[in-house]
Amino acid sequence: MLSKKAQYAFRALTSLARNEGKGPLPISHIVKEHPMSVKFLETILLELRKSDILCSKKGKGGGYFLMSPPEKINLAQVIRILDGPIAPLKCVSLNFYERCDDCNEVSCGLNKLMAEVRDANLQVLEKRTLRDLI
Amino acid sequence: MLSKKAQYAFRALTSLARNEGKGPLPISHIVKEHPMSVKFLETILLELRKSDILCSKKGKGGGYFLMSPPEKINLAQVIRILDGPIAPLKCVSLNFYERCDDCNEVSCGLNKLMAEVRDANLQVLEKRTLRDLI
DNA sequence: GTTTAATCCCATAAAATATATAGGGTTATA
DNA sequence: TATAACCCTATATATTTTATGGGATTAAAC
Repeated sequence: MLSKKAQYAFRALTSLARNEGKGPLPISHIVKEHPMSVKFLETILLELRKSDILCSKKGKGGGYFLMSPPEKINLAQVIRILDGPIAPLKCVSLNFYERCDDCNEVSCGLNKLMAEVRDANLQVLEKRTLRDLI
Repeated sequence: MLSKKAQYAFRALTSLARNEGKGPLPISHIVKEHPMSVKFLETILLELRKSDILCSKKGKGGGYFLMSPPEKINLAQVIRILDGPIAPLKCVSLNFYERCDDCNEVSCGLNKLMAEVRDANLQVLEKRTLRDLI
């Protein structure tokens, strides 16, 4: 399940994608379209900026805007930033790999199946972009 | 990500699937193969029994065994019991549907994409069974 | 019948994570 | 200088996950 953070992020990114090329969009505008806690959204957008999904402009007339065109930003990127691994197990994660300490990766049957699940997810999540969201 | 509960469940189910047709397997035996809290596993297996994945026999010589052959029990069934929805959002869940109260399901672009993700998952999780685990 | 080995059941403790808020700092424009 | 925006970190709150505890019940073996 997507966390609220990821859900809020996608709502905000929808606004930002629709606003593409029209300059910075302030948080105050985004929450008018999608009612949610301003402060919470602030921390989310900050995270997306630090991960190079968004750029920001400070001061009066400032706001956020996409760093790349919507079709260059896929859903997997966003989910990884806010929710972590796409894979159902760390031991089959491409970006958040961690060794299983209480199972043997060679003899464990589950990790092979979960790698299949991971790939099935990625096939959709890496193909679909913010463009598909709007 | 799979919860520990689901991971432990799959380990126990691996033992139970390997033991198919050989009578009840007690928890004490399962934890020898897969070290984990006996009490925690107890609650997990109870849940699986109440959901008709397992049968149990009480008293001395008792234990747990699969209710159906391993190839009849798919991974989606098990995950739904222990972790809930397969879908990334309740509003696109087949078994745990809940209306979104702060987004419009018709105009929301995210739910369509998340339904695709759900289907990609189900294609693997409903095809793969405990037989594939052993 | 008594002992033993097992599941059953429910409550709750403990830990971790997710969600949200608070408060001030910094920057840029008018 | 006032205003409107983002920046940053800390912390509070709520929820969920993980785990434990203490018996009750059942059935086989002796």
